Amino acid sequence: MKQSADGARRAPLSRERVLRAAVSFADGAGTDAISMRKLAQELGVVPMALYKHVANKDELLDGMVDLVVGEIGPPGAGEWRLTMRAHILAARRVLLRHPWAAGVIQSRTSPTPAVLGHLDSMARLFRAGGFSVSLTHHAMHAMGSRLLGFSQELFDDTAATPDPALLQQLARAYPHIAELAGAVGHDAASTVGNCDDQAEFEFALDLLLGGLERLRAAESVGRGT
Amino acid sequence: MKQSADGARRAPLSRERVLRAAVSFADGAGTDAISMRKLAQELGVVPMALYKHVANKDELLDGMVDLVVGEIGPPGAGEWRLTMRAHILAARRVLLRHPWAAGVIQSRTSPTPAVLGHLDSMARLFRAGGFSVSLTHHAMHAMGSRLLGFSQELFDDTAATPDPALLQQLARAYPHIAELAGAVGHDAASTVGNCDDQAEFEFALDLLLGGLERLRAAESVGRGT
DNA sequence: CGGTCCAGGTGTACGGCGTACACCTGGTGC
DNA sequence: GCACCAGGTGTACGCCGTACACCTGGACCG
Repeated sequence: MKQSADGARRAPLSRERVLRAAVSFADGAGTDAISMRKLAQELGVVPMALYKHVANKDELLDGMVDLVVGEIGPPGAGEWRLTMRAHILAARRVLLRHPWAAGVIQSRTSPTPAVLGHLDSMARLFRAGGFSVSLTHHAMHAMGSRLLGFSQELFDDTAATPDPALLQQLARAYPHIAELAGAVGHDAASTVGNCDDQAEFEFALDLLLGGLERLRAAESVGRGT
Repeated sequence: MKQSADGARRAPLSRERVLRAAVSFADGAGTDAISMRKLAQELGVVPMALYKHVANKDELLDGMVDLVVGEIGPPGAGEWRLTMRAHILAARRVLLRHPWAAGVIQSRTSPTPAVLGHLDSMARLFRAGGFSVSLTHHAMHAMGSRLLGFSQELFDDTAATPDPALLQQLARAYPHIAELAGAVGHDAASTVGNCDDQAEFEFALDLLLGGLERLRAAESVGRGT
């Protein structure tokens, strides 16, 4: 009679079910409600049961991020600037649907597959739009944080993964990211985090300041100043 | 003889001492080491003693942020773009000195005085450089996150503070911020958070995309494409 | 000088967190 | 009929923030 106690005996858990439940629970209950214990309660299960499906809380969060980022569809086609604009606005809409997601993404230290996929498709758009590899690299950095909704320090360059086979596999899965990585170090398989943060920062800064200066000048002309 | 037990009896705590200790402890021990208990231990004191000087952990973090942001000196003078550039790079240097600070700042929901002061001086630079109030407003948003190191959603517009006397005092302390606030709503004392997030996002996005397009075009010309 | 006051440090305790580890249980395959 | 094991359970540990009652030593006042 155990089964009649909670209706239909509760469908068995699975990594998929856990992650989906976590996402919609976080959607409804807010960022700070994301705890293993509360999520377990939501699923009508004892906390430790979750650990049969995710290794720990970090992996849970990674999985949630992946699910959300996956909601951003692939970009469209056409003139690069319009396509990129639409793609980024689509990403923003998704993040607005899941208010907890931006904070969680920022707290992650290593990128999940869906995030890498998103970055890869952005790099592809730049390349297809006629950007050189190097300019694409700078552009990706400049877009960081605000415009992707993603962190600017996405890759923690301290955690080296020197396994060459795995790197090759990554390079096949995310060819445009691999291309960028190769542009800095000379061997294509070298670590991804080997770019000059200070230079990238100044690049983005000057891009913005330059744009603002143009707007200011236009404004002054308009006002006859 | 109590005093000989720990050397010089330990100078009495104070809000100042607690905050300074917290900052340098976090500098050395990393973000996740910031706990009331560990900080108390560091100070040779029982955890609850800290609560005689800060109301709770949030206030501690706010105080730490204020201390760090205070390290960014006032901006210099001169052509706006160079001055702004130097000021922002100074801010970045400070944040790099305290690696935990960026994360903590991003987690805060309401701005501390030093943060407001920093924002105010940035707004002042724009205004002095010839920017209209409205363009300054957009520019501040566009600078958000990455370039200040500060969060883009700095003001939580849900927490309304409708006390007019307090607002007037704020307006006196941070005149340039008040000016921006006044530019959107028409009464200068209305809430600060009443700007169109979507519009500001697209403004910043288009600023970056426009700048990138210019660079791309220049690159193509250089290569004769 | 005796007494009161109180800022500031203490001790204990509670509820919440992530999760290690031993255990049970019901279905599957030999 | 029985071993196996994926998946759910129960208990326990050490950490966290912090409420609350308490103590203590110096300042101040009659």
